Amino acid sequence: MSRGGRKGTTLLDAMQQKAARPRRRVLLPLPLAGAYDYGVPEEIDPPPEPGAFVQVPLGGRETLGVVWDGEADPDLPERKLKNITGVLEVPPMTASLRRFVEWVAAYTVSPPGAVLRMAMSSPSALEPPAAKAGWRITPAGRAALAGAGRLTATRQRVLEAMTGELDDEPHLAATIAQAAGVSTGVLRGMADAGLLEPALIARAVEFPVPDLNKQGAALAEDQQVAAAAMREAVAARGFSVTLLQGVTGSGKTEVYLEAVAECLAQGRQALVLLPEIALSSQWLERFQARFGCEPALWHSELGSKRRRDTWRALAEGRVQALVGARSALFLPFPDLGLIVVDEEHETSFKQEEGVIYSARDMAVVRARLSEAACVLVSATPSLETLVNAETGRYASLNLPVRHGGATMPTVSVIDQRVTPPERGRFLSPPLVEAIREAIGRGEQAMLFLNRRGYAPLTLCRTCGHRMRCPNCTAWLVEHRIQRRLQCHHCGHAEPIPPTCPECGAEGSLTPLGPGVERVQEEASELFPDARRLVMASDTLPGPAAATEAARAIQAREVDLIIGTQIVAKGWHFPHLTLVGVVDADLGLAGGDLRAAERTVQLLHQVAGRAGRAEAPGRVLLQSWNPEHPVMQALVSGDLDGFMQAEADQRRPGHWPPFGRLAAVIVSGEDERETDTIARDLGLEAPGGEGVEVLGPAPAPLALLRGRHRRRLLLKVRRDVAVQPILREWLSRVRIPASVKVQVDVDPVSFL
DNA sequence: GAGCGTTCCTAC
DNA sequence: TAGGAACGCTCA
Repeated sequence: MSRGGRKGTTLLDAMQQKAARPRRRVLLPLPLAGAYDYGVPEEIDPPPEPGAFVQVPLGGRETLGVVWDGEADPDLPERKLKNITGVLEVPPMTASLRRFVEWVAAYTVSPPGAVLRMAMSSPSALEPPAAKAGWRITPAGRAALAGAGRLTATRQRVLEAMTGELDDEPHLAATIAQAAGVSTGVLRGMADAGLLEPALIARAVEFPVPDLNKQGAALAEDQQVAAAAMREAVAARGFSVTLLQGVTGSGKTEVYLEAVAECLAQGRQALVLLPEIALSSQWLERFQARFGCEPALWHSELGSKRRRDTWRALAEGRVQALVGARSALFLPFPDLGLIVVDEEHETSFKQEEGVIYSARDMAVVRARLSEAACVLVSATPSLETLVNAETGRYASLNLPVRHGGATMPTVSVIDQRVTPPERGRFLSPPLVEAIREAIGRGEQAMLFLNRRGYAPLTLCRTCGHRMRCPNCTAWLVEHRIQRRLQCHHCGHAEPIPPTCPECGAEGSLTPLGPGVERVQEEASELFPDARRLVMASDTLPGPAAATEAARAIQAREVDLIIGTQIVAKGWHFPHLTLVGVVDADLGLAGGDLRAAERTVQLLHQVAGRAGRAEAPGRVLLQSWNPEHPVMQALVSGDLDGFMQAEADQRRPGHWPPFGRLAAVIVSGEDERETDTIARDLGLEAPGGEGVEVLGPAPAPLALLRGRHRRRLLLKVRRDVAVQPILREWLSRVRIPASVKVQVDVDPVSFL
């Protein structure tokens, strides 16, 4: 009961009792420091429990929030306290999701409300679903159908249709009329006769239920062993992490779908995270083959209606399996039993804006808080994951061979110093010859170059001027199809000028270096009769286009595929036998900590597209540096050895995963002010045993979208937590609103 | 994140 | 001196 009131009931007591309404902490999806307290009015009875979605006033308007755990502040004066204005009819946010929100906020040094916002990504899903006016049978109607009283033939048909094919549920007049083959006027008359009555149709969209009795693909012995181990981990209904490592084409997907099947059999929900959900038509086909229906989808391009329906159905437990992008981690699974992170090494699992987090790492956390199994899947796991598997923190399963008669492709390097391409060309003679042979045999070939557009740099031959972006530290990339120069960082685009903007020389601007468009141009001259297809994000603008491209390739309507990194994504092209990497050295330049690791992962992934059926595959890497450990690793196929060497390089300097990093990025429109704040942060830099701050230094992208950027890097030993240090550090420097300071814990990109 | 009061600049 | 943009504070 209320504090103090124990003697006789005086007027004052009565007033205090009335005033002392129950209080609740409410977390709002805003970047505030913490939860706010609200009163619970009498009419909201019983008072909402933690997790309840509520409507509350905030600064003169209404906002949605979540009742949070913990005691409200008793010192907050009663008059400051506003009342909760409504409790929404949605299943409350589970305790495990609330803990996850708190955990992510603490780890990423973000306000909890900013993380909550990601868990409330479809606010309209919280509103009651719109109910439509429909009709249902009255008891009198039922009696009439059972034979009590006479019915006309049409009325009989209506009642039969409604109890039969329409499942005895309320339906729209039009639906009923169509099912019974009558006009809606008949229904009107039946309503007047008391046979039908109006009823609201709950607008719940049905999601298909995966068929667990459907037989999965026949698994080879090593696949069965791995599948059984994962089924066991899921059946244990507790937290575990398993690395599923398998060469490209070893059937990893089919194996982890068995873990999904076990999870669904347990009555729990399964989540599969894919790096590029928009490009995953082939993955969806595999799911369909295993479970007889499509899974629910979650990604940023989902329409708002579909988004709302999916969120709601998931929260109500009507969705069993969902495949999504990283944001799906924050969905309201009532009982999550399994999270699969496919292609766990992919950098696109790292969110680089707003709350900066790694979906791969947070998947492990969400699994732990949900008592769920987590499976990390890759042919080329990240060093972080490999080290966790080696030290026994993660269980480890391996699929070392390809199945279905396929063998691993042979990889060799074409030394560009020995057999360079002709002047102004980018394909060396051995590569051209290999493509000609493959196409001649009726097989498919692929050219890979991880660079969109025609040429990455445009140079004036007269004065040496280079065309650069006005808003970013970046060259403008020529896109010949659109006849434009584009910045790949900010979206700036301009027509290709006829004269040099610096010296005015006419016809002097020259494209330098290759992009896929230029490789396609060269291929069209070398192989004019080959049917070519360019696969790049700008030639395949949506999922439908990517699906169509994959179909055309599988149907052998294409001889030569020319693509950027989107061709590396898990595609299965059975007739592809030759992969040529136009510039294998690309990506090795620059001082990025993970440049070598990432190049190996990407090129191995691309190489893995070749030879996935009976015909053996062949991969040719064009390189100016064939001795580089990356090339050697790809040729020998000894990726374990390569990663071991990577580990040996990082261990002594305490670089990740043997130490922790956090980047602090200072940005602002005013360069001097940005510099000042960066310098202030540098002066206040923390120190001590095992703590080191590098910088400030201009970021590699020192200017991005018109903002100047400086970076500081906090590097600590593995046994030191970065978050308390960061909090303390940042609190010591006053940061004006015109300057933004972003914290990136465990940075992946160093740009 | 949005509304609102304060401050500072500019045009008349 | 009015009007307006920029800023920054607060919200329970």
